[in-house]
Amino acid sequence: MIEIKPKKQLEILKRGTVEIISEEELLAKLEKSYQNQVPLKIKQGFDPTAPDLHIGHCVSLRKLKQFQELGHQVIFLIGDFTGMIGDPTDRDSMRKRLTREEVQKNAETYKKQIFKVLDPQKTVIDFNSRWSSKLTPEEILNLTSHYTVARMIERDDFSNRFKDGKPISILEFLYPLFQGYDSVALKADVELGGTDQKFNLIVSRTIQKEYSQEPEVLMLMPLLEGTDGVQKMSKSLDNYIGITEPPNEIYGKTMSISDEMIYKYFELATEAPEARLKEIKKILASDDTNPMELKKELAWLLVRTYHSQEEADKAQAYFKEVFQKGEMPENMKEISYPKGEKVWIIKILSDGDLVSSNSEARQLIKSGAVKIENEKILDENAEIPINEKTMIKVGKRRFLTVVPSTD
RNA sequence: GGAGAGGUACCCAAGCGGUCAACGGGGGCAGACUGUAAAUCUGCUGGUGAUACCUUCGGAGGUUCGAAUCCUCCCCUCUCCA
Repeated sequence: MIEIKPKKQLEILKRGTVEIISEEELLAKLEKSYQNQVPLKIKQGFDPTAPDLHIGHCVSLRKLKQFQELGHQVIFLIGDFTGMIGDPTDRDSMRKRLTREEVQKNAETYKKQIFKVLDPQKTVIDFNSRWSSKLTPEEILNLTSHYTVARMIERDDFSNRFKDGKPISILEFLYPLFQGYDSVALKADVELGGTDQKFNLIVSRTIQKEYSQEPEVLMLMPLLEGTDGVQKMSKSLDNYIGITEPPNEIYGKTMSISDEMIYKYFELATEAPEARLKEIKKILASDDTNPMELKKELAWLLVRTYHSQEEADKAQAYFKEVFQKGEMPENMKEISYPKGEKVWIIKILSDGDLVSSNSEARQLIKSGAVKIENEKILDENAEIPINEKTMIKVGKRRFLTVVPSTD
């Protein structure tokens, strides 16, 4: 049931988008759907290899959610076929082919995660291999005939790589084409994507036209920079805040973002109402308040969204205690050795998984990063007597408790 | 098909017979300063219970007391010509 007037829908949907191609077309589609009471088909494609969703993904997921609330149909498309090609938008040009089981497994992981945001009742999960892998060579030839090389290399990353003398495989040209074909196969009305997907998405429209379909409307969503504040949030850059991460991680990672990012995170990653956003902008512009206070609010909100209010309170308390007061956390990883023994410090660190190699442990000790019961250890040959519960800290955030075992 | 250039650590990029576990930059980690912010300064950034040893410079062989560096074959990339 689509109850809200098209114009009002448009107003809601517009919010937070960077660009809509085109707004008139979207309004027309909304009007048609309202008149006939036929929901629009909203599509967004996702990489089959990265089932770790982060709050950057959620920017567009929340837009999808809005569509659902307005009564439209959302298709969460897992690009298991296009994944074999590899999106040229990403650095790594080629991907390994996933097995059916792996794809299935990743899809299950996706399901668990996306329903933290989306409504399971109103979400269709589909795989593009369902139609793409059934295309005959003739059909593929046909598909490739609808786009030219000149238009393909208009694309920034292609033209840059071309200029720099870097390789571009023909295969990569196929990515946008097959992604476009997804829209044909699904008869999509609207497609969502990050601004980095603009080129791919525009190709979809062209392809749909070539297949005599009304082109889909594109909604480009802003990209959220990662915790480094520079590059877009992504798992491979390890600058992401995953929505399934433990509360303390979400809270802590949020606290490490730079001041410049605070507003954007509020805007894109939280449900903060317009009025609050305005206030935040004001506060950040003045010198009265320490921006850290706002970051705490942000971190708390994020934990509440992906966990619960209770967890958010706990994470906040933990943060205050451990990082602001410098106390040891309550529940830390434990490792035990027989009572009375002496254990080499480096062995403890590596047994406790605090370091990835003994060499790393040595370096950390040399640089003064290792503390036992708040005493700096500088001797890399130190033997630690195991007598009582002992706290070990490496850097700011790595903790370990050594406990004597009695047996 | 022909001619040339090139493949070095997470990325970029020096090195072109020993002093090279490999200059420099970026990134990352750690220390100081802080607000687990930014900026700045400093150290580290293959592995090993370690003044030594082991594995690394596209791959496989070879020359040499000794190779990232020289030779042979192979693989890959780029540019120009056809």
